[in-house]
Amino acid sequence: MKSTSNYDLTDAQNELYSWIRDYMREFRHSPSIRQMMQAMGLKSPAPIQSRLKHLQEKGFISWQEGKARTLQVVDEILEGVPIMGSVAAGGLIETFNDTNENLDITDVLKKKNVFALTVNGDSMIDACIADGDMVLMEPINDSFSIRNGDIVSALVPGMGTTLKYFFKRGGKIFLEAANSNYDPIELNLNEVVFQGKLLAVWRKI
Amino acid sequence: MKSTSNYDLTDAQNELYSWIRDYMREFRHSPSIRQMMQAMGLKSPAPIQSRLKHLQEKGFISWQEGKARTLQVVDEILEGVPIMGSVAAGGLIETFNDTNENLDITDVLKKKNVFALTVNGDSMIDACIADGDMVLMEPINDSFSIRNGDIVSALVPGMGTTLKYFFKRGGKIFLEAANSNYDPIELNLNEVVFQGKLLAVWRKI
DNA sequence: TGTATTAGAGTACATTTGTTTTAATGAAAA
DNA sequence: TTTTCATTAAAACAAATGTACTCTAATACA
Repeated sequence: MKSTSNYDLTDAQNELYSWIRDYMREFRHSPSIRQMMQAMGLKSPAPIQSRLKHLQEKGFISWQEGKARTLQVVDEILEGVPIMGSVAAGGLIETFNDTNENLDITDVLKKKNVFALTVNGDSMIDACIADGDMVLMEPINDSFSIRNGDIVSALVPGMGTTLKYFFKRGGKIFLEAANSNYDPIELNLNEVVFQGKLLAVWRKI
Repeated sequence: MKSTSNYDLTDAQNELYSWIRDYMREFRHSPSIRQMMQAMGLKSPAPIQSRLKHLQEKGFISWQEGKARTLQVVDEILEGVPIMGSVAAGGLIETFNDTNENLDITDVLKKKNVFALTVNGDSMIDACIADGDMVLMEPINDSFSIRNGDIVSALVPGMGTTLKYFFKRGGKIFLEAANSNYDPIELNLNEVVFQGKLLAVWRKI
């Protein structure tokens, strides 16, 4: 990841790029070419087009041809970070090299209506979901889309919302903790409302 | 989940609002009215305008009149997902409500040169870092910025890159696993190269 | 100096797009 | 049923906007 320095750009390109970023940060949408023209003190759109083309060729921006205000600053699209190989969390010897792959943690956000929950307690500790973790959930529309072994958040009468393994056996629903200190909950299908299915776990140190 | 705080909206408005959010989350710019029209299965822009007007009056969105694709979703950080309260992962009763807060998982990416590693093995299992997890790391420039108890990735001679707890006692470096099956590694400061410090853990199901 | 290259001005055009208007449709209320 | 209101379709319009083209001025280079 070179970035940071815009040394590859001419002054004019750099100035435009910088202005675009500021504009988009403020207004949350792309400026139009004529706005850029004005901001750069120009009286014709042609120079802007030229600079945009160069910025695009150098990988700084992109846009949808013919569509108004669809500029994207590539730096901000790439929410991914380089994956530098794997680390031993055991006795194995592993290398530390740029795998040339990227981890995009925002792809789960592209699903519809994803929401987050704060985990409270240790009942899922054996599934490595700890107290204080954030879990990203996908809404459940029909309970038939849940498979045995999925981790779900469910509204259980008298228990509130709880995060558990889902199992279905012989018409009964079993909600099981990942902690032997907690007993499974047995319910009928109509006694429980499923809210979401686990997509990802996020823990910020 | 009856989309919580959108009770003020009609189904059509709610559907549109939801679609706009998803679109902007994916493409990072506002859709045009005709795109919304298509997405809603309509053949005329008028209904969309009507719904947009209502959404604006109710404070959900705003835009610059006459300007193309200048829609803004008010009150919403697009990188974030709504935090819908907390779940019991224990015996506690917790509510399931829109807390009106947002989880922004991209903020750690704003640090410089963040990189990711794939976790291999179970030596950090008691810290709830499991085999296959991705860890997001911040580069370590000088080893003095590391504090006792931090989780670091370190290059240890003969062991490759490993993820461990860092401790420093009496001029010696101790790298300790979060798993009693592994013994601590004792090293001199010049025998180890620290690569990164743990920022976050990411597990996608 | 002369030529080639580049950047900018000016203009024009086609498409995209927001907006308005009117008529048709359908659902709800009287 | 009839009336009333909201929704949608359809069409048209005007503004915004991306793009292409030519011409001129500035710059770089041999």
